[in-house]
Amino acid sequence: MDIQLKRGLLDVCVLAAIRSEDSYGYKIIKDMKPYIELSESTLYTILKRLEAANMLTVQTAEHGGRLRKYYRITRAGEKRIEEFKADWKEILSIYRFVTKEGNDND
Amino acid sequence: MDIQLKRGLLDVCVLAAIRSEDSYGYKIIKDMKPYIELSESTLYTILKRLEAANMLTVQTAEHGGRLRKYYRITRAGEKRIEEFKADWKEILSIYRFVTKEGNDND
DNA sequence: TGTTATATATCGTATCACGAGGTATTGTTG
DNA sequence: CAACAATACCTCGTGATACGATATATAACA
Repeated sequence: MDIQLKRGLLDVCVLAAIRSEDSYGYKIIKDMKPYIELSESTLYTILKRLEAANMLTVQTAEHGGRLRKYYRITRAGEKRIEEFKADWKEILSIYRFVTKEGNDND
Repeated sequence: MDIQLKRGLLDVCVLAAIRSEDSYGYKIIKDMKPYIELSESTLYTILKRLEAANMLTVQTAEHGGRLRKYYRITRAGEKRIEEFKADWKEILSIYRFVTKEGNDND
């Protein structure tokens, strides 16, 4: 997928990945993989950004001797998803504009 | 609309705006306005980029004493639109991922 | 004269995905 | 044990890019 297109989808995808259940970095990447791929450096950058924007909270937990940082979505994060849904109407309008067989003079 | 989301749509929107008929900067902005808004500085940056990528060609013409640069889409530009259509399938998949498991109606 | 519309262009800034690289532990295999 | 993969986190530099601010110039109009 076009990298610029990804930019507008990644944040909201990460939020969706932790929406139903708290999750951690490594797992988020795996869960998102069928839909959209991203590198670790990208994901951790996004998580930091979303935390700074209060769209998720984090708590560290130990699991099998390894450290895990569990992320939980906040109300602001859920609102971000709602905003994406609102944007979706515009995206559909743009899609129709781009895909319509332009011939008539409008 | 979210600015990051715009990033992935603007290029292809500009191409769509000149697809059916050659057009120029000022008119492109107006034609796109119902679907997506962009500033002049953004548009001219995009036109330069698309020209450098051979997705459009340009020819200058005078109109009522004022200079106009008419842009015409190339085969590469049309291919770019086709690539967007291909990306669309992934976008839909992501949309479903983001909006699913919301038991609440909306 | 002054203002708005038309029409193009450049520059600096902020944002952001990603590759490259780093740290550390657990599990597995020869 | 040694070697390596998998798990799990993090930082830094770079390139891409939307946009506000700014500049230039003509036409239309009050």
